Formats: sequence, C-alpha cells, structure tokens
Amino acid sequence: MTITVRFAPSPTGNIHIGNARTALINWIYARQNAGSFILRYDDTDKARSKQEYADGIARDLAWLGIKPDRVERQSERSEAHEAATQKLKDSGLLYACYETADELDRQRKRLAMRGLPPVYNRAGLSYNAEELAKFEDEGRKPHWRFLLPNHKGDPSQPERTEIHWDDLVRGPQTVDLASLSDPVLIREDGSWLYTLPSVVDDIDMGVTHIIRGDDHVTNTGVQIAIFEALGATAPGFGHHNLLTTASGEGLSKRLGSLSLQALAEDHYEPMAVASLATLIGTSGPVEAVATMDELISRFDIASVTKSAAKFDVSELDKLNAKLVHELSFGAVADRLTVAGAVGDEAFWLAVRGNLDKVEDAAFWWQKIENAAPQIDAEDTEFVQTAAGLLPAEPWDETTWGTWTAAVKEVTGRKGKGLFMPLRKALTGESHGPELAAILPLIGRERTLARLS
RNA sequence: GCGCCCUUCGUCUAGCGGUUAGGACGCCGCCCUUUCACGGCGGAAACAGGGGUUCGAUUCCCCUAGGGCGUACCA
Repeated sequence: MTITVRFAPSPTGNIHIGNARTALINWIYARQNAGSFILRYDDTDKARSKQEYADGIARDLAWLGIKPDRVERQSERSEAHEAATQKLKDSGLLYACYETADELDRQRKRLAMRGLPPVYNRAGLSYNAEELAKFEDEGRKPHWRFLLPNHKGDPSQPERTEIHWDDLVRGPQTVDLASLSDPVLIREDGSWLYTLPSVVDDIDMGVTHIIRGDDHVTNTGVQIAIFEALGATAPGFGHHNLLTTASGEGLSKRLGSLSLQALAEDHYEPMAVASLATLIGTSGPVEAVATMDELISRFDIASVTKSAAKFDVSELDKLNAKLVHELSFGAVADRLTVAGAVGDEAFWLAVRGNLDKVEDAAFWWQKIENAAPQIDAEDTEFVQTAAGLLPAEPWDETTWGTWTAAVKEVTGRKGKGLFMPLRKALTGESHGPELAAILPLIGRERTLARLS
C-alpha cells in the first residue's frame, strides 16, 4: 500500500510557520516512504473560503519546495459527502437537534458552574412529537449530530467508550469518548463542518497517515469513531507538537509577520525556513540544511517532542546567514541581478561570507561600484603615498599583498594603521569582505580615484 | 469550570533508578586572520517546588505551581 498523506488547510487565510511545519512533516514523511502527498483544500466553509487564499497556499508551499502529487478540493466532492451522510442517517448515527447556538452556550455555562464537563445532553435523541411540531412551527431548522459510540449510562450502547491508537510521534494514545459531546456534522444551513468530509475524503483518497498538529488529538477520538461508523479502518495518526512564539503564545493567523508570505518578502532562504520549521522541537540538531533531500534524510518523525517549542525569528536569521555563506554562485546568479548586484562569481565568492541575506549583496556591489571614500584627516598623506605605490595592472588576488607590502616598506605603517585607512578609502566602510578579493573588482582606475 | 498533554543549560533537546546529567544553537575566552565573517580549541550554563517509594531519584507515584491544547453550528 502506498503511503499517502495529506495537508488539508482551509483556504481562509495565509499559512504561517506553524502550518508550514505540518505541511513539511507530511511532505518529508511521504518522500521518506516513497509515498504520495495530497494538497487538499478543506473549503466546505463557503463563506470564509477564498480562491486567493488557495492560490497563496499553493504558492507558499512551492516556495518551500513542496510539490503536491495531487490537489483536491472538498467542495467538489459533495456527492460522496452526501452518500456518507445518508449512510449515517440510515444507521441511526446521525440525529437532528434544534437547540440554537445560544441555548447550547447557556447549557455549557450551566454545566461549568456546577463543575461538570461540558458535554451535550443528547436532547435531540428524545424529542416527542409535540416538541418537533413546535420547532417546525417556529421555522427552526435542525443541525445534525453524530452519535458517539459511548454509553453514558445508556445500556443499549456498546460498552466501549475509549478510543486507542498508536501515534507516530506520541506513542499509545487514549481518548475517552464519554467526556466528549456528540459532534455536530451538519450545520443548520445544511452545510458540512470539516469533520465528516475530512473522514470521507481520507477514505476515498486512500490516506494512510494523518499527520497534523497536536491540537487535533482529541478530535482523533471522534474521527476514528466516524471512520468505523462508515465501515472503514482508521488510518495511522501522527500528532506533532505545536510552535509558539518566543514569548510562549500559540501561533495564530493573526501573527502576520510569521506568515510564509512575509518571510518570503523579507528575503529569507526557503531552506532556512524549512529547516527551522521542521527541525525545531525535535531531538536532532537544529541546523540549516541546504537541500530538501538532506532535510528528508535527516528528519525522523519519531524524534519530534511532545511539548510546544518556541519559534524565534532571530534563530531564523542565524540559520539564514549560515546558509547564505555556503551558497554557490550558480544558486544565486539570477537573484543577484534582480537585487541590482550584477556581479560575477568572483564578486559573489568575495562577499557572501559577509551577508545575512542574499539581497544584501547589493550593498557591497554598491561599495565596489561607487563607494564614497572615507579618509580621516590624519590619514590623507598616508593614503596619497599609498596611491603612488599602486602596482600596474593586470590585477589579481595577489595584488593587495604586493601593494600593501610596498606601502608598509615606504611608510613604516603596519597592522590596523596600515590597512584600515585603505579599507575606508576604498569601500567607505570599516569592515567588509577581504580586500585581496575586493581590490581586483574595484580596479586600478577607481582605486586611484578613491585614494585622492 | 472540565479533560488531555507537557515542565532538564538562554533556546531545541538526550536521559527511560546508580551518569563528572550528554549534544546542538547561542554566549564568553583563546587560536587562526593585515577588518568582519568562516574555521579550530576551550569555558560558563539546567533537572519548577513539596511530599512519598527506594539502599539510592532527573528518572517511579501523589500534590502544588507554571505552560500548551481541547472543551464551536472554526479548522
């Protein structure tokens, strides 16, 4: 059986680093097992789902390096969902309820005040003809709940109230259905919540492993019950830990700065983001790896921890810089042009070690092309002397050594007093890439101009 | 309120009754380097608190505290 996983976002917003973690872990798991990765838009909520968000999700995943093997939309599968709905109704596992959201809210508050668990009372199971007539008269439409296979004191129900599964990351898990309300599967307006379509699609699409955030562990109990009610065997489950912000709050769609789109716009390397997003919260070293293949070979889903991990952007900055330092010219040539740094390979190799982001290369390009020389008053004479000792062209990486040796000889200066005035005159900066590499790029003519 | 889960250096974590409590990132120092960075070497740095159990608890049990998640006609 082909290992099949799915990433199933609802297209109701941009995806953030936490969603990326889920997508990446699914993707990597699929690749590790020669499996298939389905991108499935859970867009049953017509009011909030938007095409532009769906497009954005596809774009962000592509940026990360994820290319779905299949793309599906729940909204196009209502026939299958309808069939499953009918099946559940036929077997008496779906029942109509007429409480308003308000009434349900009050019921829960009442239970909470008495220190009781907020579990639905199953009133919908026992309306009499008179009550039903009254609801109809009032024009109320029902929403539909799935009858959980727990007995709650009802001897006609099976004994089993606990659902068990062996979680890919959390190990043996138990959910007690007796502490859960019968889930609403169909809204008053007749539309499905994500619950049933999700199970139906997972069955039909041959999903073998559901890998998602651990905010879904309780849901899993309900979902396994639905899988079984539909006559299917539940797939495997894996619940990874969630990411929080550095200050410990849960990630949410409100944190715009941690959206993939924002990260991309900030010029972070996709592999830096992917590395951090998948490796953090695991027992392995959190390092930036250069390729998806390497990430795939390094990641182990069993090494994911059970507690929430803090995602810190400053950590991303460091991984990003480290990655940039090792990027080959071929990998960045196109982007250099876009950034306005039209340099060649020699240029890239000279400056990459001083960059945090590839885009920063433009800064050094400017310094090489037309720096504003910085010459301190007390160095004026020294710099002019140095200008007079400039070797003839052609220049190469040995020119700097030749030149400074001559300058040292004549002026008697050495160390910082020797090279710093020259660096500042040539680049306008007191730090930067090695001058031996930079000097040939500047060339004799411009060097002369900057020294005078 | 109810339920589930979690708590080891600053951070991500290893540990599954007896360890000098290990690693990675970061930090500090030294070396390398005619700047910065890279690299090499070295260092500081942790078992949330309280009770048990035990010859012996980071490890097992209970309580407290802190945190995450769920508890929706969101996903």
